[in-house]
Amino acid sequence: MKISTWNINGIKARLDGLLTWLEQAKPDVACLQEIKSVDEGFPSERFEELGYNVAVHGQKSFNGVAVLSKKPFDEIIKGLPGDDEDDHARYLEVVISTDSGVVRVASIYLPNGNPVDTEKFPYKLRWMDRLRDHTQDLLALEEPFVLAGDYNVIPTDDDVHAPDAWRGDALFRPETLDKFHTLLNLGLTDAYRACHFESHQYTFWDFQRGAWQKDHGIRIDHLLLSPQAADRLQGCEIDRFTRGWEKPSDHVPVWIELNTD
DNA sequence: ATGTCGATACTTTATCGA
Repeated sequence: MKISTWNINGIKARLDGLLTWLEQAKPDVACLQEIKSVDEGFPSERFEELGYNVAVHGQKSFNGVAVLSKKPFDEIIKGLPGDDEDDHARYLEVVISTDSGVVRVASIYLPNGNPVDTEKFPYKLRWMDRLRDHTQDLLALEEPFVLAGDYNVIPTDDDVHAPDAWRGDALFRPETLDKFHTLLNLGLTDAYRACHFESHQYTFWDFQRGAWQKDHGIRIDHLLLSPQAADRLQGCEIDRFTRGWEKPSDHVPVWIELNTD
């Protein structure tokens, strides 16, 4: 079972590229972030034509997450628990049945947190605490699950072209990394790091300053696996070629192959 | 210091968020 994540930075602007990639990459489950669309504006029928079931948790202009799945959804949960006041559409969790049992998949768009001297940074940190708490609840289920998305977190110096230039950024601040490592230390596996030892493999290149041409990227899109999912991990790849397409997103797809025979 | 995108609105240019 192939499970992917891609921050597409606007579904309307990216529809053609996304459809092309889906037909080529053929993921069984595709987690999308930053759809920047309300549920009613999401072109579900275009994905249904390709054989996908569609779950959407959108909002006007900003944020918004979705999951496409070849298999039907047993369950759809919108929003990250822990704060009824939080109205950002950043979390969508689904349950899918496979031949070897259920797999739970979440599409995550973790807050960016910049600028760090505004309310945006503490909001990011609180959101990460809520994700930690929810992950603890999920781990108690002892199911295979995949938390896939744009974490807006650069895990280590090996995941950024110029670490010192990013130290003060919300994606690389010590407080951010502490919370990310706390999450991993609950027992999750960073799928890409479990499969690859190479440094400087990126999933995002800024639109500005010729970042793509100079390979000035960062690795911030991650698939974190529960122990039961990690046991079934067969591979993880970054489809960096989409960054060279016409009208690209600033992020590229990342995917895993899970053995669900 | 600046650069670039995408979405939006008291729109055809500025603002916000990234």
